[in-house]
Amino acid sequence: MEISFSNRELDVMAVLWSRGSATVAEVRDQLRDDLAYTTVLTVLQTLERKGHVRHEEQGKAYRYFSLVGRDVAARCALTEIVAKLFGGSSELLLMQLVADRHLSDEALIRAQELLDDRLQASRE
Amino acid sequence: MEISFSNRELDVMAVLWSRGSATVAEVRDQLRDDLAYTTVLTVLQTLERKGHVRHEEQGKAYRYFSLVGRDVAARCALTEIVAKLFGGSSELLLMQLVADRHLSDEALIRAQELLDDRLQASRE
DNA sequence: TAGTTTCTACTAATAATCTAGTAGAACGTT
DNA sequence: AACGTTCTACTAGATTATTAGTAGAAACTA
Repeated sequence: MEISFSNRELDVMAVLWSRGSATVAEVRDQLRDDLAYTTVLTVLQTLERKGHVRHEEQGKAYRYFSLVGRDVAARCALTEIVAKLFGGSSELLLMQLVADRHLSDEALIRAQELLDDRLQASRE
Repeated sequence: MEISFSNRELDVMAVLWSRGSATVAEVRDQLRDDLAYTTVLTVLQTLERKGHVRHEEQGKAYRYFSLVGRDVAARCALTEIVAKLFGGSSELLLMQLVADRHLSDEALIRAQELLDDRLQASRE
C-alpha cells in the first residue's frame, strides 16, 4: 500500500482536498472536533515531513497544499479495503455498494450508463 | 465510525474472516509478515480486550472467533472512505470503481443485472 | 511605542501500535 | 522422571499518533 494516513491526518487532508488549499486556521475551522490551533499545525507539519503536503508563505501565515491527489489516496485506500475486507474481490465491493441503500436511483442509472459504456468499449 | 482496526489488527481479522476461526499458530501462518508467535498472540489479546474477538479452548491452545462480521466492518470502512475520500458521495466511489480497470466483464455484467433488479424494485 | 493578536517553531506528555522476550504451565516422549 | 515442545500470561521497548503548551517573531492597533 503506497500511501496511508492516520485518522487525524486524513481529516486534515480532506479539508485540503475539498478547498484546494488552506491555512492552519482554515483547516481548524473546517474540522468537526475543536482542536487547538497548534494541534492542527502539528498535524500539518507531520504531513509535510512525510512529504504529503507542502506550504507557501501567505503574508505572515502559511498556506498548505496537498501533494497527493485525492484520487490517488482513494485508490490506495480502496485497494487496502478490497484486500482485507472483501477478500481481494473488487466485485464483492461493487455488489455491496449496489445492494446497499445509500444510492439514489439517479446514481444507479448513471452507473448503469457507465457500465454500458465500459462494456461497449471492452467489446471493441 | 462504529468500529475500526489498526493495520495489524485488520490483517489478523482478515484471517479470522477468511477461515471462520483460527488458532494463534494458524493466524501466524497466514500472515505475510513473519511475526513472532507472541506478537500474533498479543494482537489477538488486544482484539479480545476490545471485544472484537473471543476465544474458546481447544486442547491446550485457544481458538479465536471474530465477533464482528466482515460485512459490518466493511460497511464501516467504506463509510469512512466515502466521507473523507469521496466527499461523502457513494456515487463517486461507484463511478471510480466502474471506471477503474480492475473489474472483469463478467463482474460488470453481474453488476448490471444487480442494478437492473435494484431499479426494478425501487420502481414498485 | 506599548499592548494585543496572530503566527510558527520547539517541546512535551499521554496513549496507541507494533513487536517480541521471559517465565511458567501443560503435554507428550523417551 | 527428565526433556523438549507448545502454549498462554505478563512485561517491556520502540515508534507513531494525538493533543496542546510556551516562547518568541511579526504585525496591527490604539
